[in-house]
Parts: sequence; structure tokens; C-alpha cells
Amino acid sequence: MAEHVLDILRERGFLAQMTFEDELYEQLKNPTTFYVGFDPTADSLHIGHYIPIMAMAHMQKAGHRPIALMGGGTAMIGDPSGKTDMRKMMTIETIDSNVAHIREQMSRFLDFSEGKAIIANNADWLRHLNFIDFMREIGSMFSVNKMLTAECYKARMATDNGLSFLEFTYMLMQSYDFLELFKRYGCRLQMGGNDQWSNMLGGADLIRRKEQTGAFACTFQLLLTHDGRKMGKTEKGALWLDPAKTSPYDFYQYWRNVDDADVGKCLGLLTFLPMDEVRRLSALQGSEINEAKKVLAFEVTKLVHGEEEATKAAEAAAALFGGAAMGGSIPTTEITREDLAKDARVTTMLTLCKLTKSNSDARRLVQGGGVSVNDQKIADVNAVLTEDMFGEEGVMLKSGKKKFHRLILK
RNA sequence: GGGUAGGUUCCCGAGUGGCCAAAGGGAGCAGACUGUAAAUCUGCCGUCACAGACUUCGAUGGUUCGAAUCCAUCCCUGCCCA
Repeated sequence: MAEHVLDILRERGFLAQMTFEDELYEQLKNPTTFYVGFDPTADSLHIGHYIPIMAMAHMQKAGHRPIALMGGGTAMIGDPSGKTDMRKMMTIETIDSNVAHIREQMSRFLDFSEGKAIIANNADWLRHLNFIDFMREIGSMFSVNKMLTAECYKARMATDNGLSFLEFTYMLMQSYDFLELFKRYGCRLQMGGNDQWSNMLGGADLIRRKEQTGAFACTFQLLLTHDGRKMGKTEKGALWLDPAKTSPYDFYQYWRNVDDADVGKCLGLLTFLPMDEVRRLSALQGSEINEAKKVLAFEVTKLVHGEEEATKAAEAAAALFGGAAMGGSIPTTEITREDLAKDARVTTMLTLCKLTKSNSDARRLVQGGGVSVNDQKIADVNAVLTEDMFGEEGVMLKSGKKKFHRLILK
């Protein structure tokens, strides 16, 4: 028999906490339906969602059935876990459109054919919930005393912002989700990020009490840097999986630049490379570790954006940093001759291609000596681009040493 | 409902009539050093066609030559009491 999926997940560094480990281990020897919740707070998944998705893929490979639960109902409340502020409330329209986008992205990673995986949306049951019934059936099963001892609430109680009842109720709704999925699909296990632990326990307990059946919770490590910061933050915000929000090139570069200390962890969690290979790569010392980073960047980009894009990104990076000609997948912006005639200042162009966030920002960057055009450092804030600077492949704008953007004259 | 302390730029947090685009720290960006790493040092960090101008200190109105700072009303939050 193949290696047990829990062992695989453990070896790759996914597992954080779980309930009834031995029982769960037995349970997973048989095909099991499990679910992971995703909050539709944006119109794309970002790298934070990627760990659970990889875990779901490992689970599916091992013969289990994943349910991706869209939090179309719970997003209207906002999960207090790990937040020091209350989330902004979102409109139903926004949430629903986000759900649609995410659903589409998700299908890249999981096999949804023939019911091998399911997408559900808790809006289907939460939005029509009757308050009295819910309180009688679910509310009665929870002890406030116990809830208050949960880390996520304790933390919020200690801040100046307090905790609204709305948010307090989040645990009940999430627990109800689990119960509902149990009833509809026989779902026995909830998986999710480690910040969800207390909410997940609520659900597993609820099923055990109401249905007298074993139900489990299992959390994954969050993707943190070795010094405990969340990974996947870039100057432009989160690292998105949508190529329109984070280009494959930027995505590749993010992983190409990870901290030495984090390479091994990332390889295990974010790629499907055999663990022997992962161990070999992460054992590399000194500048050799760059080899491991290249593999990491390529593999992750391949999984998210496809092999073709990954190759292009890798070639573009090699070309740019090797000082050779430009490759194919560098972020590019097209401008017209009219645009150029109107305002050809370098600062304007920098802002246009989002290398800087405002003209003022661009000026400062130039003043600080951080801008080059076609590898010529720009010293004058008022420098302009001229048509003859556009070669075959346009003009290369560079912010710092690592951020490139190509400008093409149309 | 009563009392009380507050709401400042991405975050934390000073500032209590002009010297305030607003101390300090964090985050971020850039420069030097490197391995497209980390650590360290330095600069930047509201917007603008930028030696000047414009918009910001919960909201709205007011006092004043001048308001983040004073007054009024309102909104929001914490804590204590009910």
C-alpha cells in the first residue's frame, strides 16, 4: 500500500495540529471526504491559500475527496482570528463575484471531474438561516466560557478594539458549516490554516456531540519566514495567483529571492518534488543555494501558471540578471506616440508602469539614484524619453537592481 | 442609560494655537556591501509639470490674522457602573 497521506504531509512540513491523531490516522486509511474553507474577501486566491490547496491536492492523490467551501456567507461577518481589527464588511454582490473568480482558479489545482472534488458555498445555508432555530439548535451547544478561552478571542479581548458579537458568532457559523457538510456529503474532516484551529475544533466537537460520530480537525503550518513573518507580502501587496494581479515574472522573482533559511521549507510545501530531492537542494551551502532557489521558483511558477510561463519567466530572469538581451516575459507596457508627445518624463513612465506609486515617489527614487533607463543611471528628475531610445525591444526601465519594466512604443 | 479615556499620515505612537506635511519606532523603497540571500551602515518615505503650491490629524460647523491643537454638535471605540 502507498505511503499514508498523513505521513506524506508530515514529512513535507504541512502538519501543525490535529485532533485524535490515532483515530484520524485510521480514518484516512479509507477514502474520506474533507473540507477546507476559503474566504472570498478578494477576487483571486493568493499565496496564503496555496498551502491548503497543495495539501488538498496531496489528499486527493491519496484517494480522498476534497470539498472547497467558499465562505460566501461567513465573509459577510469576518473572521476575528489573527486580526486585530474588525474586517470591513462586504456587499453581497462583491462577495458573490469573488466566489465566482475563486471557483475558477481553484479548478486548476484540483480534479473536479466525476465528483472527485466538490465546491460548496456556505451562503447556500447561512444566508437563509432562521435566527431562533439556529440559536436553539446550535447556540445551545456552545459554552461562552469555553469560547472565551480560545486564543483568537482572548487576543481580541485584550486589544483596544474589542470584539463585536457579530465576530464572536463566527465560530458558531463555521462549526455549523462543518455540520452541514457532514450531513450533505458525509464530510468527516476539516483542514485549514493553523490560525483556524479554534474555529475548527468547534465544528468537530459539534458533530461529535450532535451526531455521535467521529469528526476531525487538522491544521497546516502557515507559510512564515524563519523569523516568523508572513510570507507572500510584496511591495504591491499580496502575492496573487491571478496572473493579471501578479505577473508570472514577479511571481517567479518572489521565490527566486526567498531567504536562504526558507528554501527547504518552501520546496517541501509548495512543490511536488520528491523529498530526497528537496533535502539535497536545501542542503546546498553558500551561493550554491541559488540553484535551489531557481528550482523552487521554476516549480512553483509551473504549478501556478503552467510550464510555458515558468520557462519564460526563468529565461527572462536569466537574461536580465546575466546582462544579455531581454527575454519574453518581462512585464511590459505599451504606449503610443501621442502619450510620448504629451509627457515623456521618466518619472511619468515609472508611475505609468507601476514601478512607483506616484510621480512624487518616482522623483524621490530618481533623486535617490535608483532608476536606470536602458542601463544608464538617471540623475535628472526631469529627464525625458525620446523616440530614438526605443530599440527593437523597447525601452527598459529599471527600479533598483531587481525590478524591470519594458516600455514599447506602439 | 451614567461615568470616564480616546479617535493623528500603511501600523504603533508623540504633538494640545504659529517654528507642523506633523517627533520616535516598525514596515516598505533606494544606495553601499553581497550570492537576484541575510545582517549592517546611509538616504527616502502625503500629492503636484516640485527651490513653490496644494490636500491631510473621526465628521460638520464656529472662534482666530492663523487650528491636529480652542468651542459646539454629531459619529465611532475602550474601560468602569447599571
